[in-house]
Amino acid sequence: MPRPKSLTPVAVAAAALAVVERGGLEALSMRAVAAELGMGAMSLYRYVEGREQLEDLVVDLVLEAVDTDVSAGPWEARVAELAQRAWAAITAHPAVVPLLLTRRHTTEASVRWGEAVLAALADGGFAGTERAIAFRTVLSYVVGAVQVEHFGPLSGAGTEALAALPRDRFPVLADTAAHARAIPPDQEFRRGLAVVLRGLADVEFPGDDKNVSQGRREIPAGP
Amino acid sequence: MPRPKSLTPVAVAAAALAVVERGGLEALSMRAVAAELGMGAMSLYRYVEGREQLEDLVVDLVLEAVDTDVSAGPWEARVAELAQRAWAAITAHPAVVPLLLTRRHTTEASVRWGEAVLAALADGGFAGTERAIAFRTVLSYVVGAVQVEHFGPLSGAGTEALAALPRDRFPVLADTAAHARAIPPDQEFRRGLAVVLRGLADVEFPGDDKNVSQGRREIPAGP
DNA sequence: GGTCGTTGGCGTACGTCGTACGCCCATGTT
DNA sequence: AACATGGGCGTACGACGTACGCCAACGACC
Repeated sequence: MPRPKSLTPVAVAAAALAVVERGGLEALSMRAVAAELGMGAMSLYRYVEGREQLEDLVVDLVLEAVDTDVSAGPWEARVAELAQRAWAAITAHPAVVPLLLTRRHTTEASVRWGEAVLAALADGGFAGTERAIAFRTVLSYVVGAVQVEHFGPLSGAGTEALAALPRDRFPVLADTAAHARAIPPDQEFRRGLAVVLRGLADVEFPGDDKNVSQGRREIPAGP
Repeated sequence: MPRPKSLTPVAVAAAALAVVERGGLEALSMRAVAAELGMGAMSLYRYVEGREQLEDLVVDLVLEAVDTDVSAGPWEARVAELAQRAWAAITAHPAVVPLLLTRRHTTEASVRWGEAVLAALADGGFAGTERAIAFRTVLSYVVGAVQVEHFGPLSGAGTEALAALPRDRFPVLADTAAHARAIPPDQEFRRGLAVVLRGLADVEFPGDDKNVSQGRREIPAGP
């Protein structure tokens, strides 16, 4: 078998990530990544099926960075740690956020993360449907927080625009936007996460106290 | 002033929305929308600055549908109602979800929604930084929930794939995926929302009981 | 009713993108 | 030394967004 592969998928992903971080997500193109690797556009197809797989590789590379080993400690702390690690890994590459959000489910790293979070929730007494709901709630918060932080409206340029809104039509919002500017992103994420975790922790155990030691929770049907 | 405009922005938006709902988001192009309106590609530029504004129009049209009048009732119920209305309006047009997520902040309808949510939170005793955090938490959950529902992994085709995962490597996840399939999306959203609201409601009031009537909450720094 | 300025509609054209196709050459094995 | 395999690339096609400029239809005014 002549000629071993001269380029690993990770190398391709790294090149693509470099292109994105230099020129933004709109700069990501087959031609640009090929140029980054010192090749012609069509040569890249030897290593990648097409544009979609190229994007998947970038997502993989970013998500692979989050460590999912958190065996010790109470379940709330473990979920919090996992959530914060995911948040940190993602916000380390802000330009890739839109990609991460749409292609997150295809990568193995995010599956591992999900398993780790679910294991922590299981230790916390969540089972069956309740566990599924709890997991989705945490996942939704993390995904949404990354998204909201990246696209405004209460941070960065969006906040400035909102602070300039007509105060008579949007009094509460104008006031809140002013306060929101002072909150560092990581602190904002942590405090919101604390709210979600408190909501999970305060979910009542059904029946009498004996069930508490049994450890099965129930989440009400909601409003 | 001769010749009134023969096409309103809403009509353009409706045509674009029709294109998207027929052929998916990737079918949205200047040429396609122009054809939908019975015009040549370049004629569309008489009504729209460019592709970006076309997308904004679609987002406007979808978000304009959510009613933000909820003056009565306790604050939790009002926030829940607003969240559910937003969720319903968005999930009514699943194909537009990616657009909604990235361009949400530019539309006036979402600003109105934010003001309504913030007003409810203010009634609940949230002020200053705490209110900003509370709002972002709710917003993050709503945005994330829409996103997670639309892109899997625990629903639709994603769930099937996850249920087929190696049970030895992902035991909790495989079990949870099986349970998750049975949950209708709207119920899942409501129950997760209930968790978030419970987390907000259980935030402690600082100091002694007198402050409760004063109505100022504090959210802890988090994990 | 004729004139004029504004606007609507469109044809053409350019640069970009993803990628199908097919050629040539470098390479490790026989 | 010869060969089959696979890497690299040039060309080309269709779709995209859109700059530019032309012509026709229209409403307001004389």
